[in-house]
Amino acid sequence: MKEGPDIAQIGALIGDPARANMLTALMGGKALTATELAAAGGITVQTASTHLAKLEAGNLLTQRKQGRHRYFTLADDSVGKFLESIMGFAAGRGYLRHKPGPKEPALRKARICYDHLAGDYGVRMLDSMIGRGAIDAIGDGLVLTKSGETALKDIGIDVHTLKSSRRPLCRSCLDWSERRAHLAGSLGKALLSNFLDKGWAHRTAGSRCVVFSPEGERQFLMLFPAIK
Amino acid sequence: MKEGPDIAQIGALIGDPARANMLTALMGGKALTATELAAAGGITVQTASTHLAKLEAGNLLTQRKQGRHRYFTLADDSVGKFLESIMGFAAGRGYLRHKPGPKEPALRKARICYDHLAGDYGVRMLDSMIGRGAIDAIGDGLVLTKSGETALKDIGIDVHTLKSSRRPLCRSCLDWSERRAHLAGSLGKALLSNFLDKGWAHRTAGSRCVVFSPEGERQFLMLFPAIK
DNA sequence: TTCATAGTTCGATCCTAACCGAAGCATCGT
DNA sequence: ACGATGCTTCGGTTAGGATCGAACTATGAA
Repeated sequence: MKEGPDIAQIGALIGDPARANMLTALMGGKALTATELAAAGGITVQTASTHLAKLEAGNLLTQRKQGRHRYFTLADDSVGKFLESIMGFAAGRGYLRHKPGPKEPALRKARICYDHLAGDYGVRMLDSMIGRGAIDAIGDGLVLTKSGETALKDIGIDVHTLKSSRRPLCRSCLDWSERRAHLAGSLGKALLSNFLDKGWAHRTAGSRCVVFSPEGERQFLMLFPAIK
Repeated sequence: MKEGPDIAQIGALIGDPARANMLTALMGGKALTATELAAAGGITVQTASTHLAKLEAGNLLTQRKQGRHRYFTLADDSVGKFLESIMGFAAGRGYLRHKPGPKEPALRKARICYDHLAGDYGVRMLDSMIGRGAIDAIGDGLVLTKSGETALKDIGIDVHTLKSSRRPLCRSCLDWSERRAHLAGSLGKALLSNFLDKGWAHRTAGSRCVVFSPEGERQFLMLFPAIK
């Protein structure tokens, strides 16, 4: 009767609203302290502490001590991945934590998905790269083409070093707001870093939103024209 | 602070052991009655009834009345998909519902993953098809080749009709026991149906196990030789 | 009609776990 | 050394929800 892995424990860990909010906050990819996470969860630090201990025991989080702070991050990108898959389902079925508020449009426009760009802009970027032949979409998979590689070199991304990492270069990730794929993998991460480094965009504190500067937005839209 | 979809509600639904067991049972793809699900969850029918109502309200299940029975199935293959993604994570982190029992080996060998073949045999089948060039693995994606299409025709699968469906033909699905990919999508489903129709294998009641007959096993192993 | 089976609803019990106040460590700055 | 800050542990309270017995509804069989 009892077969296979136990999903109940994981479900229970995610099932508490405070913990779910903390996990969602950590989907931003940034390491957060226990106090910050307590705020994100809407609870006191004591309560947060016990929650964090449970999440860590469940291998969903890891912590790193730094001075008198403890920085928590998702244990692994596999955690971010299956959380996003649940979010995708949740979004499709109208599981929303609130009525769409003022932050919502900004979040749908551009946000961080663990370590890469998501939202309208994330989807546009991938579509544009596919449209101009920088990336081939084959079945579920994404493959960087030769011409794509040289184009990336021009904007300052050395694909060669990325390839040496064990992590896949291109990976598609389902976007919960757009319900279409955006670009994940080490290349997705590199592109986001590139934009942030250039000052085209910056992250907002305590949120997954990514805000583009006027100039950055201009450059981005020019670099990734819409495909009709 | 509160952004994005609410994963807590879904987590809570999965987080109860009885509900998780019922959902896992439904991953077998077969429609089950409330009484059968109560047994799968290890609870009385009254309790099961309230659980099932909650799961249905949460859009994880649908029911179909037939006479005095109510048959429950997963609402959608998207449910099966994200459940499997959680299972994949759970299996990798040692979340097991029990010490490995007598059924465990059979389950690892061949089982149903919603509607296609998983386990050792599922992984072997995909590896073998890739090895002989019937399927190309490109990045994350899988693509059926011309030669693969004709080979499938020989065993009685008409790829053309499958292609007309909206569902993707080939899709890779992470196997929680083998931790490698097996073949999902409409082709994965068609292959499993094909084996069952030919009598090579049959499902076992109340379990996700797929049991091959001696002759069926011989044929299967011959058709999908191991790749070294 | 009458009985049996499948399932739901109600009511009451009971237990887990979330929660916070207070106190205790650990680390940093001065 | 001393206070301030970040975090954990302990203890006691409370609330939510899982559970089942019993009663009720619905469908099928005889």
